[in-house]
Amino acid sequence: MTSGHSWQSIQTDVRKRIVGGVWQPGELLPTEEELAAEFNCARATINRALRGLAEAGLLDRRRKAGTRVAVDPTRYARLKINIIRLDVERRGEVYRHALIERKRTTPTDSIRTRMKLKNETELLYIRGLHIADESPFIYEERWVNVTLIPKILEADLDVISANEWLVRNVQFSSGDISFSATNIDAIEAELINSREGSAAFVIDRTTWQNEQCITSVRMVHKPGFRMRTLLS
Amino acid sequence: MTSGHSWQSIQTDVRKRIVGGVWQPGELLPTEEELAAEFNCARATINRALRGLAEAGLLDRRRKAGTRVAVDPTRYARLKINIIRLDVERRGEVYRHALIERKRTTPTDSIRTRMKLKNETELLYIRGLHIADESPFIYEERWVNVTLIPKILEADLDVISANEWLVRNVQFSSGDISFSATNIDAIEAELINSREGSAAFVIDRTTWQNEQCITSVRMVHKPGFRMRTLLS
DNA sequence: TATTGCTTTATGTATAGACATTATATTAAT
DNA sequence: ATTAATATAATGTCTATACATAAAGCAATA
Repeated sequence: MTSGHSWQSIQTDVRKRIVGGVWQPGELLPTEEELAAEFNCARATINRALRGLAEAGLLDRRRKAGTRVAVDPTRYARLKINIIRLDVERRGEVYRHALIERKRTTPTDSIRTRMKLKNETELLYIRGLHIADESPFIYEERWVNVTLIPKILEADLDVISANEWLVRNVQFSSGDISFSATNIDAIEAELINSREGSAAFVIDRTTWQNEQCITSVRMVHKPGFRMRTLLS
Repeated sequence: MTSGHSWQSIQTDVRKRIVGGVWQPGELLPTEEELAAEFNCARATINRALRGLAEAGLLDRRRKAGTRVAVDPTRYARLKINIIRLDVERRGEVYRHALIERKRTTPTDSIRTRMKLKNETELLYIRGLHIADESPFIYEERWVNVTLIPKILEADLDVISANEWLVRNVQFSSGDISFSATNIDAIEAELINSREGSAAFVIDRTTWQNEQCITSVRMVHKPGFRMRTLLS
């Protein structure tokens, strides 16, 4: 029997009490058992509701110590990282990918370090453009570990972008991503149709399969690009 | 009785099967009941394990249709947004905040639009610097809705940054955040001790309490700044 | 051919009860 | 007074069971 209280409605209710100041930052909440009595539901339902709020950073929960409103409410921004083509098409634009260069070579020291490669492994080096409505908006430089992913050598990267080929064909176990800003150089400027020195948004991403690096990519966005998301 | 299988170990196991290609993208997984039999646990435990993977974007789950490995494995980057002082102090540096300007004034049209203000509401306008080890690294421009948050007029923003005061004193219900890159102007350059035209990482953030805007802030980071996180 | 409605099935949620885990609080021993 | 052992209390997890819900598939209908 539901007794009219789902864990979601309880979560919303508790959230309102926090936002509304009924429970102040640092304040101890009633125990799960007490809340279960108040909302007339099982303790597990309360647990489900509070767990989400703790994951979102609104609550601090500790065994024995209880649940309290977070004093430094850490918020999280959740950025959706998906295939670039899908982002473009969702905006109603036509996506196209252009391969600029594709060669097998040994990487620079900084790349070798970042990818944690021991020996002088040969990698696949790819430079390409992501184009929306015939206007290039991302310049991409990528290194792919062909020892680990030999199949990519057979892929026609003129047709499908390396980005998409990898996402579809290789599952990764972990990755790290970083965001920064850079003044674009003359070559990049010409490729993405901008002025040299303009500030560009850059995403650096390295993905791993267990302990082995699959790929490392640097994506230089056309000046004016903005990445948005909702907070918590 | 645990029978040696926690939901976490099951989740890890399933994740390995996905990453390892045992279950291919698009492939249908066994039902929860079947997995419960395989792992010798209750269905609820399987549900708990798979739910997390679905939230992470690795699985698609639909009632009646079942659970399948995501075809377009959308990954999420989770960025932790907390008080700037804490970030600095965690790096072992000394944090300081400096107030540059503080006045009550009516905002520009673009700010009024962004904050969804109807009339000619007077706001609090604050300009400040975040300083680590005596080196300024963020320039901040902020608009605060004093009609909604009158208490901030009593705060000594020389001592505590508006950032921290707001986080501590005002709970918000929602917010949006965006990241971009900009060429800094001469004024900003001097404040954060950089060269005019350098590419800076910018965070724009607007927070809301229900339908009313609390504050809107633009944070210009010193060139070289990089925001990192792990993927999924 | 389309539409409507029924049945089935897999996931979603709720419950009560048990035990696990981990800090805190208390007590005993040194 | 400090330290070590023990009790206690709150959240964390697991189980078994039941019912809710959404969507797929099928059948009956117009």
